[in-house]
Amino acid sequence: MVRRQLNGAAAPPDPARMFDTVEFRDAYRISYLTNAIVVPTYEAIRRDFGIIRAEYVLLLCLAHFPVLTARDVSRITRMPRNSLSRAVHRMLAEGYLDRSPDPSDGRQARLTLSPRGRGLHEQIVARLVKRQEEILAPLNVKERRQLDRLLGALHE
Amino acid sequence: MVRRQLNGAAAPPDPARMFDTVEFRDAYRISYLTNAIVVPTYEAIRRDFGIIRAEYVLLLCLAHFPVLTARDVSRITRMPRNSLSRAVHRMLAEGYLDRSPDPSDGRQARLTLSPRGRGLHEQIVARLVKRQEEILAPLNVKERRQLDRLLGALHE
DNA sequence: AGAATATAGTTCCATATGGAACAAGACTGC
DNA sequence: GCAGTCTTGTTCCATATGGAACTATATTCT
Repeated sequence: MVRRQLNGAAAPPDPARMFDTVEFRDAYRISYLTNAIVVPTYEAIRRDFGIIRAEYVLLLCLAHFPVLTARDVSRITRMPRNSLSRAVHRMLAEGYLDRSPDPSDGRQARLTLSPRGRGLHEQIVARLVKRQEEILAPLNVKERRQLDRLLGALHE
Repeated sequence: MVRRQLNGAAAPPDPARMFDTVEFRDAYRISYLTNAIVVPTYEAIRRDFGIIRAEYVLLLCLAHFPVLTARDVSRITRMPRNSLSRAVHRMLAEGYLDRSPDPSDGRQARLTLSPRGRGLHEQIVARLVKRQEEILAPLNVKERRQLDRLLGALHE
């Protein structure tokens, strides 16, 4: 079974070669990591757990801060308010969330995870920890510390 | 001007604290970098140059490989074929692209950048190089080499 | 050669996404 | 106290996105 060249005139494009010639290699690498790893991971979560990105983001934030408003989550994650509004309603309907009006401010509502939501979060975390392990597999312990430090520095 | 606490009972959520407690910190950091940097950059390109992600991806690939088929671009970037089909048509209509049927295979078409497309690419590259410079500003030269090496290793 | 299979590109459709406008509640300064 | 302004959460809408089916061409196998 002969593998044809991908196009007649030029050499078959080796995706890796992009990294050698692109003018903003590190940004391109981060973007590539995203498309190759982060996006498919969101996709897998959607497929296996039935929640979309905004819902997952909500879950993650509430698992780390016991009580938040939708606006808080928006600020933490930079996700638009309307996407989070939808997410809150769907998570409420699924029983992953509890919501109670803030007595001191009639506009906002205090959100917390229900036990069911906490269970879902634990499942997803297990999945993501495993996925991160696969991603970082090429690095040894010292290199992982370096990467962690460098990524941390990028957040200022 | 007093800044109110973001919610009544708990401490105001410090987004950075997520990095301390999340169970998959590095994956989260990469994802966060994406949402905070890569996505807004795509957004700025869309706003300022009027092209969307698939179109930008097409432009970038063709700037680095002189002639490709749409399928090649799909393989390089892992972007679905139909998104690229749309992108090709819009870039053709805008005059950024040339397309000629492959004489040896009636199914595929050979794509190349027009001079206009090359000009657009140069503008966008200048923008992205500047943006990367801002992103990497917190790192010194040695740290940048380290980061580059580590990100490279992650691609196996 | 002809049937079965594979591939490139396209179209159709369902859904995710975010901007903008809006309503209700809260704050500001006079 | 109240007019003007700001903030939260919501709805409406336009668009980006990708899965799946489809057409036309190419390849493989007998």
